Amino acid sequence: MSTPRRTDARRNRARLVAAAAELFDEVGADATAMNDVARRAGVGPGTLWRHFADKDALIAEVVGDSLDNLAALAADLRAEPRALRRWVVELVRHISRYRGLVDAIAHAGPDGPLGGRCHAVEAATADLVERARAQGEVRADLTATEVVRLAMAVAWVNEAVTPPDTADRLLSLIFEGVDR
Amino acid sequence: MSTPRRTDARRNRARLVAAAAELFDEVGADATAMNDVARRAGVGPGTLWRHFADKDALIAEVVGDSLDNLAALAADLRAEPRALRRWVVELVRHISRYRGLVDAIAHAGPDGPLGGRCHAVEAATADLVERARAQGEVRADLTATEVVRLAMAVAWVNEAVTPPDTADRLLSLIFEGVDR
DNA sequence: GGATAATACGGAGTATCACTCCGCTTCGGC
DNA sequence: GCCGAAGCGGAGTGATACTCCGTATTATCC
Repeated sequence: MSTPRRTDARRNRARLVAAAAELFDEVGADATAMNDVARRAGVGPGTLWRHFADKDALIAEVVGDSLDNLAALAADLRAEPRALRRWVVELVRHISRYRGLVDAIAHAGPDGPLGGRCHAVEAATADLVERARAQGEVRADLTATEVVRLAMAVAWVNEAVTPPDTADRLLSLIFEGVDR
Repeated sequence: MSTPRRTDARRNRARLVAAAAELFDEVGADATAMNDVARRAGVGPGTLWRHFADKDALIAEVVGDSLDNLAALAADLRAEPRALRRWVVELVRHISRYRGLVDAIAHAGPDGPLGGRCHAVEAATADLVERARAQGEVRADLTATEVVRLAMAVAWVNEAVTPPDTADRLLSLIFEGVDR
C-alpha cells in the first residue's frame, strides 16, 4: 500500500500528497473537503481512499518528512546552550504548519499513522529535557510529556483564537514564568 | 425567542436545556448528535432549532449560568493574596466543564451567543491581572488576553491528550516557569 | 505482440450530522 | 367555543468522510 506496484498508482499517490499539501496550505488540514484533494490531483475519490486509509493517514504522509526533519534537528541542537528552549520553538512551528494539524496530532491514537510519526519527535524531546535538567537549565521535575503538551497547547491556542499572539510570546511566559 | 410566549414553548425550551446539559455531561459538547438532545427532551429536531439559532446558542444557554457565577467569583477573590492564580484555576475548571467546550468557546465569534457570555469573564480577568501587576505578583508586561489564552490552552490540552495531566500541574509550570 | 491475471481507477452511493421548511396542531385572548 | 397567532414534528437538505464494485489499465508470460 505504501509503495504501489503499478506506475500509474505510484504517480497518483504522489499527486494526491502534493494536492493535499497545497490544499492544507490554503485552507488547513481540518475542514478540507477531501474530495477536493482528489479532484485537484485529477483522480476520483475512490483512488484517494485506496491509497490512504483515512484522513489521518493522508495528513501523516503530508507532514511526515517535515516531522522527520524536525526530529533530526534535535541532534544539531543538543550541544547548544538553551537547546530545549530553541527546540520547543521549532516544535511549535512544525505542529502549527497547517491549520488543524495540532488537533489532528492530539486526537491521533499513538499507534495510528500520525501518532507513529510523532514517536521520534517525542524521543528527541525526552533527550533534550534530560540534558536541560542535567545542566540545571530547567526545573528538575520537568518531564518530556509536559513539554510536548505545552507546545501543543501553545500551537493550538495560537490558531484557535483571533488575533493570534506570537508563539514566542506565550513560550516566553511559560519558560520564564508568569509569577514574579 | 429567549422567553417564549406560550407555556408549552417555555416548557420545551427548559427541557431542551436540561437534556443538553445531561448529554454534554455524558458525551461532551463536541460530537453530540443534536437530534439526541431533541429526542431526550421529547421534542422534534425542528423544535430544538426554533429555540436555539445554532449549536453555539445551545451551548451558551447550558453554560451561561456557570459562566456568570464564575465572573461573580472574581469579586470575592479580589482581596485575597495570589488572587489571579486561584482565578485561573477556576477559569480552567469552568471552561473544561464539558468536553469540547473550550473548542466551542475558542471558535465562537466575540459577538455570537457564546462569545457574548464570555465578556464578563474577560473583564474579571482584566481586573485581577491589573491588581496582580500592581502588587508585583506577576510580571509587569502580562496582559489579560494572555492569561485567558493560557487558560484555554491548558484546558484544551488536558482534554485533547490521553492520559490528561492535572491542570494544576501545567498551571504550576506556567506560573512558576519552566526555566531555572 | 497478444492473452491473461493482477492491480488500480472512477464516481455514484452511504452514513452521519447540523440545520431547514412547511403543513398541521395547540394555545390562549376574546 | 372561535380563531388567529404561536409553536410543533419530522421528513428533507447539504456537506463530507468514506465505501463498493463494475470497468479500465498495467505488467507478466509466452
